[in-house]
Amino acid sequence: MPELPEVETTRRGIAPYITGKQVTRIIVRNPNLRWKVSTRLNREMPGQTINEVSRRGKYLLLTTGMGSAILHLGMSGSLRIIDAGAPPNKHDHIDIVLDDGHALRFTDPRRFGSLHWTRRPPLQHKLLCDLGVEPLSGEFNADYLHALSRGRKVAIKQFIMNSHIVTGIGNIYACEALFMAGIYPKCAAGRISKNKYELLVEVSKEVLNDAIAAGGTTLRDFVNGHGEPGYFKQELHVYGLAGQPCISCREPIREIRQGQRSTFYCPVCQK
DNA sequence: ATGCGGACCTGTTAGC
DNA sequence: TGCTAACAGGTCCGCA
Repeated sequence: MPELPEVETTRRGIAPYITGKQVTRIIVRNPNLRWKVSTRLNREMPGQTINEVSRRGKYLLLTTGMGSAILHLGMSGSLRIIDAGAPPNKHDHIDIVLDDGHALRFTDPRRFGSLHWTRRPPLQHKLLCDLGVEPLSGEFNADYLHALSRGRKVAIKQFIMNSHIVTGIGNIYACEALFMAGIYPKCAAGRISKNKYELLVEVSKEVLNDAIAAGGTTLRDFVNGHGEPGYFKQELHVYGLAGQPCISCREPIREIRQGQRSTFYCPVCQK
């Protein structure tokens, strides 16, 4: 679920319900996420008011006067607004209980997600300080990608999925953007022209923005607790479509492995 | 510095 | 139908 558009959708969904609310307590049923949740969270966050809900890459930041909670949804994590005290299900690991009778509930079957607490500016945190540019910002542009990629042999797909280069482009959107730009996923990043990067940047932003717009459809249910998937799935061109005819040339879409991840592409349209 | 493979987990699906 | 293996939207870390 959590690609950047999903995280942004989550942020927009929860922000109105938790901004300006005071945290009364934190219930940690299972602290064993990707990193063990520190007991400092329990000691320091209750009593604090959440002033801002922001996002950096796929990290969500809940900022208070004393410090910030840094949340990552991993592969299978999700957040919901619930009535405080609602009975937890199997993978409901953490509740951040608010003073208005609601709670923010973190659910994550695979526990690849994480939750940190820091009293310093969150962008200085070890996990955030070396992140690459935001893909929807002006810093993500052809000059930037072109300059960073010179001399690099890494495949373009892995290059744009590297969070130290650009943060938030996951497996689905990497496949989709490369298809839309007509770039062969295994092409060395250092061999791609600035013009091609221009196109890649443009379609990357397009696909992410469209997905956020489609994710918005899920927003309402989100808070009500239905938790439906976003509707962007219907707009995918190559991801998960091995063997299906390319929408442009009818050639069957191929599936290969790159760095232990599935890559989908059209062998005719992507060179 | 770069690149690769392993690691962390559970649930679902594909294949025999 | 049932068992097993492979795979899943992420990304950090250690090693070559």
